[in-house]
Amino acid sequence: MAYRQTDRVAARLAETRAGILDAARALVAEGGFAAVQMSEVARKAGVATGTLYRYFSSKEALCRELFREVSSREMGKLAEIAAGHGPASERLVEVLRTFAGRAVKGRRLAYALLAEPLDVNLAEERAFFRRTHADIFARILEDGIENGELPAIDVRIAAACIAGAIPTALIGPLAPQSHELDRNADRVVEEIVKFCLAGVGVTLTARRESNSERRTVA
Amino acid sequence: MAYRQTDRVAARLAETRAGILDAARALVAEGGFAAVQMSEVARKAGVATGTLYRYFSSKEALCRELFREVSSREMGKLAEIAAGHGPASERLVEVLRTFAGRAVKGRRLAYALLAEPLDVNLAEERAFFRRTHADIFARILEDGIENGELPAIDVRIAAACIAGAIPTALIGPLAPQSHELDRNADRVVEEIVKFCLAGVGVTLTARRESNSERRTVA
DNA sequence: CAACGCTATGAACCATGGTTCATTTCTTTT
DNA sequence: AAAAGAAATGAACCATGGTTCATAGCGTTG
Repeated sequence: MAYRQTDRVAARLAETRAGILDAARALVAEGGFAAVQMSEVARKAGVATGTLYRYFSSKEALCRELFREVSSREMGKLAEIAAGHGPASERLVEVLRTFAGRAVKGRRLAYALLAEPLDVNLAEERAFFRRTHADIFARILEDGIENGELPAIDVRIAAACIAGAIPTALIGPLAPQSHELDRNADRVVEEIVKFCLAGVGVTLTARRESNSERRTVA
Repeated sequence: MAYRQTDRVAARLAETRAGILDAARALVAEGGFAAVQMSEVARKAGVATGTLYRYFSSKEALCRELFREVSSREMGKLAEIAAGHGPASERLVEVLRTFAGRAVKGRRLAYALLAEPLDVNLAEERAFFRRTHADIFARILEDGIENGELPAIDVRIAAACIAGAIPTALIGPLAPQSHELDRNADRVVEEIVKFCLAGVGVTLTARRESNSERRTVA
């Protein structure tokens, strides 16, 4: 017996591993998953290319872990709100606002998670991510229908519509120009949320947030 | 002077060109644009790989032309309806039904056009395609608002929401299972359309199709 | 500090798939 | 039918980018 990993080493290894993920995350934030090349990750993390393979069995494994890490943060926020105990329609409004609001703020990341062309492996992770979103929406809708707050509709379908409408309206080719979004983020988010709420039969009554215009743009 | 293309040859060339596009289209219908490999296209078209490059300057050029050809057929249908002279809300219903209905029937193709991960070049073509969709929706909405049929909303945003909701709810990971879609296509389409209409403030009044429920369960 | 084995290295390797080009085959003209 | 292009061929070529592996460097133990 001549070697056993010591705590100090274990810590250093963990740090390297984290550093690699950090580097990859930074690349995603800059240029999406398309910008994650093993050689670049290595360079950015300050290790050799080969080293990456001591921590991750393949590029796919690295990207999957990264995707999960990043996306679970997002889902966590929404799940938390969804699990609250208020009326369903209020939780719904808040979830939608949060979803849309975070997507606008972190557009780059949101693009990578929701809209960027990915290869099939990562598309699987994304599918899981989106399904979870839809589940969150559907759950709230069910609550609302059960207790009569909302009209009865097919919650799976409505949830999918919402999960499609919000990202499409905020990122990608159908979204407003980026600088326009920066200027009007709140108004745009509010308009999208309004659409989704109306879609499930909720009409937004005036509230605190609506210092923003209620004028109906032509 | 020793050669000048004769009509017969020109016709044969045109035929070969069309054959190449056909082969590529068939591959798209089977496995999306991912299945379009130059060698496969050549095999299917019954020509040599090199021959493809006598007709198309690159794979990109071939795919773009194909994308345009296929997508313009779809857009044509919608544009036609949109240009009609009936009330905006009726045109809207019909456009949405047509869009969704065709997407369900030609799911494979719809996937390739709307949802499949594509590389950047083709993503440009798709962006154009989707923008055109959104324009069609937006146009009708504007009409409806102008003449008071519809409440005033931001038509660009609503159009983007619709253009996102429909494909998401019909194809990809959030869509119902394929066999379920086959069984319930009409009901699913109707439900999605209902969501979108409600989103822009139209409530579907009972019509021929609406033997389906309108009850609002408590 | 010697021996052993874990960790890191990065240039070489390999797979994929688009593109080229020397050669052959086919058409047209005289 | 021979000359001169045009068209077709498909194997070789090349670019990209992920993965491997022989080697060097470090840490741990006795």
